Amino acid sequence: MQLGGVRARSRFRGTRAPVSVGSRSRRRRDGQPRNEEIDDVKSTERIGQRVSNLFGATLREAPAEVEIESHGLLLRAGYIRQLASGIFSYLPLAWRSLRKIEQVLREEMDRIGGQELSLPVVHPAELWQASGRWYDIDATMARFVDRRDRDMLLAMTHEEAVAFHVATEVQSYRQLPALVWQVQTKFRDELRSRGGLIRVREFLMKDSYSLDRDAAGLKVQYQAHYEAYERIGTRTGLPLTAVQSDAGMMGGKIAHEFMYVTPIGEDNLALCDACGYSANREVAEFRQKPAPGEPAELERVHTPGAATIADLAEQLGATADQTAKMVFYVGSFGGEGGERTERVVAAIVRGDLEANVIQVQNLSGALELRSASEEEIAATGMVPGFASPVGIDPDAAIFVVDKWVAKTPNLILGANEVDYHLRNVCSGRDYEPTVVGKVAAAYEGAPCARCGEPLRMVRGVEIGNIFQLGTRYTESMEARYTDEGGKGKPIWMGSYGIGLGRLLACIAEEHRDDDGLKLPVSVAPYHVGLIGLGKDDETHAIVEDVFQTLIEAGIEVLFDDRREQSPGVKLKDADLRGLPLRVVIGERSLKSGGAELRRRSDGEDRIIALENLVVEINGELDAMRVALEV
RNA sequence: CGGGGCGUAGCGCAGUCCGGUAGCGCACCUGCUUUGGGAGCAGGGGGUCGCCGGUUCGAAUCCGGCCGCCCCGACCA
Repeated sequence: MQLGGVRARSRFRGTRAPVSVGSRSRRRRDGQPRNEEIDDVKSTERIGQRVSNLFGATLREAPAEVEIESHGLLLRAGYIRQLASGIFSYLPLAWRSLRKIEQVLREEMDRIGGQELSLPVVHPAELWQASGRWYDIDATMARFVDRRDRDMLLAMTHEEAVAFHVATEVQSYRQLPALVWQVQTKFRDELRSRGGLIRVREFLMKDSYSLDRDAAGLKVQYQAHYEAYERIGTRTGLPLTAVQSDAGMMGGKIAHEFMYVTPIGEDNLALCDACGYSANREVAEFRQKPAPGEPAELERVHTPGAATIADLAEQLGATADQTAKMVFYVGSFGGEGGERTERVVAAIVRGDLEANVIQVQNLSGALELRSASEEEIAATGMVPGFASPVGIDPDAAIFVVDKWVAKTPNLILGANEVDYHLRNVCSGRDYEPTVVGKVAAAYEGAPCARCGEPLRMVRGVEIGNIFQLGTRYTESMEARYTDEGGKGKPIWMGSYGIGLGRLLACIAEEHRDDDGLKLPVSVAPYHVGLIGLGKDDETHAIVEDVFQTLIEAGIEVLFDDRREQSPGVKLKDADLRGLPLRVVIGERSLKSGGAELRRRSDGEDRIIALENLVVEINGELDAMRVALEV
């Protein structure tokens, strides 16, 4: 075979100092170049791909529906494609990146003693009926019936499956603590997907499950995960902020979310720069001093057309924080066997604050909460826009009253009569709350619960979360162990998740510029984008040889070997794909003394003699890796 | 599910109001020229105009129904 490599190499040797490390001709019988990665038994040591053969084209323009920069870039660079709403395919570039992310996760799970396993995506309904979630979770769970008429589901997460196996595999305290984990597909039929990989219905998740004898053991593994997640953020080049969070459908008490702070995020976060307090707005606490005062006599006042709290306060010469407002929901409550009942849930908060839906849901005990319609409100006897619990049947709704409202006398509330309000409403005297709690949501500038300094509200994307579940799932699956005294006890469980696609999307969001992606070395699908320029065969023969040399040296190379494309196209494509290093070899660079080596992150070109390329590239890669070390 | 928008070639779009042989740019294929920041010329391939039904001599275009996708909201480990 006289093609490509062999000729290239001899040509090359004749002109310049040797760089080759025993490169060989890599051609199929038909003379076409083939994928170097599969050319050799030691495939993992030789990773090279030709752009001419890369599955996944670049696009000059992003699809019209794209709203988020990183989403557009991942599409344009040929990393991902959409198959249906919220359902994406990972093309080879994204898949390589995800495998690199997975490797970081694997190393961090190994470090804290994890054992990797793989659990099914399809589960029998009984598993989830035992935990109760078959009934508690609504349409978000994808269900189907198999040919034997058995109820099945697509797993949204794997607590049940883990607890199921733990019940038979773990018998003794001698087997604890333990940690099992996997990377597995989850399916959640969310009402609405959004923003490319930011919120999807099918996704890859690293989920780990800690198993312990008691709460103290659980805390240890929880803390280990907390630290592992911080390292994962550092190693993948994504700044993460840990915030306290709601346990949601997972159950359990203590939970944190690891957030990437960005305006495109869908979660609201409260951060205190003074003391470091950080929490999801759903659970963020803040100081709210009840205004003291002697209860005064209830008074009905005319407030024509007072549509907003601001209007109302102005009409009555009051301030907004002397008012209260009602927010109406309809809660879905579970009963035995899974039937649901609906009740109106009426939240009462200070007039100028917002109700926190999650807290209302938790305080009311509802499984789900939705906004109430005007008709549903009217059915309770209250008048939308002028509502209050005063004079209303206490059983007409569940009255979830904010602590501040319950403690502050003489508030202004509706009179349940159009254009009329009541002054001097006092909780406990004029109406009876069903439940009192922290209903008001944190806001920009609210005094931090811990130190009193103003909170800052930002938005974030949830990359990962950690939960101290306790014994909820192990008890429902009867996963118990025998302690030293021969007593049977429930196993304590924690669960810990990280969304891989979401992580990749956020890394792309964080590391990009107008020209494309700028992926960290730990995540990029290849280390180097090699580009050959120029029209003469000699130059291209040299570039071919450099390609072989680099991959022989263990460097992962994406080689733009297209000769029919203009320089501009190849350079633009390379910028778009965002590999950490770019090597350009053309007649011009050869005249200057070799190859041009450039970091995608800063765009500085350096001329490197060909014989020094491997060393220089490895030096750059090492420096990049050091920067991502923990 | 409520509100809004969009479905015409792989991507970006025009044509739809006012019915009359389906177009443009990029991408793709062939040939020649071209190789340092999205090349030029010439030729070519590719579209049941989202689907179903209706009106009409004739429908991308008008009417009805449905489906899909995006955005906002609700919702969500």
